[in-house]
Amino acid sequence: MEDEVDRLVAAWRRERPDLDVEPLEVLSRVSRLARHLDRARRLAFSEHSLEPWEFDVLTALRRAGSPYQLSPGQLLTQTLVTSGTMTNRIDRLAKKGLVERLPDPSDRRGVLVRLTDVGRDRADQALAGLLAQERAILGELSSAQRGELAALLRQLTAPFDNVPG
Amino acid sequence: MEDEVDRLVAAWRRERPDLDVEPLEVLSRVSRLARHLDRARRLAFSEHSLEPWEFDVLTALRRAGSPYQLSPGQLLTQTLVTSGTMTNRIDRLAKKGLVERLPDPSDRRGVLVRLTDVGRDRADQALAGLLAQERAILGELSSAQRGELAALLRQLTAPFDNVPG
DNA sequence: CCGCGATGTCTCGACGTCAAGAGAGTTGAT
DNA sequence: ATCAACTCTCTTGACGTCGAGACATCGCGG
Repeated sequence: MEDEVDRLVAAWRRERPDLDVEPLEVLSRVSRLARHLDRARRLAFSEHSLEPWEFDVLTALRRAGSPYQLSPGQLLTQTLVTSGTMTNRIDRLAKKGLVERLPDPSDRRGVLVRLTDVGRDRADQALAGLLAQERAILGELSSAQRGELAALLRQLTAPFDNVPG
Repeated sequence: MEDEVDRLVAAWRRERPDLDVEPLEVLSRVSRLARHLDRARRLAFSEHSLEPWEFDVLTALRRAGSPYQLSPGQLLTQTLVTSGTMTNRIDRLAKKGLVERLPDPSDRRGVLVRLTDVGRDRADQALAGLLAQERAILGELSSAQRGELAALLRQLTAPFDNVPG
């Protein structure tokens, strides 16, 4: 089946036959798919009264394991946002009672953000919902294809994730 | 090589061994890679004094072919933003002299957005820069792998692009 | 023990996006 | 002709993010 990127690439080949636009076949699809996924996630999370950004922060803490606490700095690197944004997010989550701020006992500059019990339950519920939705989206692919796709994508993401790029 | 999603998936398996988190292997990588690509693109475009959103609009017009004009509505569907956003974008691009607004001769509600000569040159230069950067990112993969990856991604994007979802 | 660069968090202003709705114009049925 | 439903673009206000800089603290080298 044809997709929007096929049309996009065809248009470029017509307008700029001198250029090799093959890279777009991969990377434009990644960008557009991510955009679609964002929208779908927003819908899935709204059933749990969560925004995507709330989910990102809560699940980062949830994954950390008991006692479910991380520093704002650690949250930054996991969620790929800036420090000003994270301060704002923590404020809002704290106001909703999903996380709480604690002073870091070993560094007085620092703060620890801890998931509340309510926050943990919300994160768990929303994760289950997200996985159900993602399984539906991936239904198109066989198990072997999913494995291939994951491996190929890993080759592209690894350089970003490992060097400080 | 390991990436951030490997670590993320391992953490979930430790914390929630009852859940099958395999879908994340694919879709979390897509989202994270898109995020990294955004940053890289922003950097590449800054050499041509363009923002990513400016590039998106200018190239949509460029791809349309001579006389390089589309309605705001057509631009919406290609760039996946809302109408308020597009109005704002056109305003700013017009102020910079990269596009101009013309009345649609066949529908007096409508407007046509046309690329100026300056805008066309900018779009062409930025596209060349983008392709160079993307080739570098894809350098990790063989030609056959790029083809596979594109085909697999197409299977995921096609449902979004074809049904009005 | 002191000084100084590095580090961690927060503050602030500017900016881009979204969602909802208003206004103008079009279309087709009566 | 006329009217209602629809389409297209723009306006508005709220919101989340970013980037730069402020401020306190840490920890290493002299």
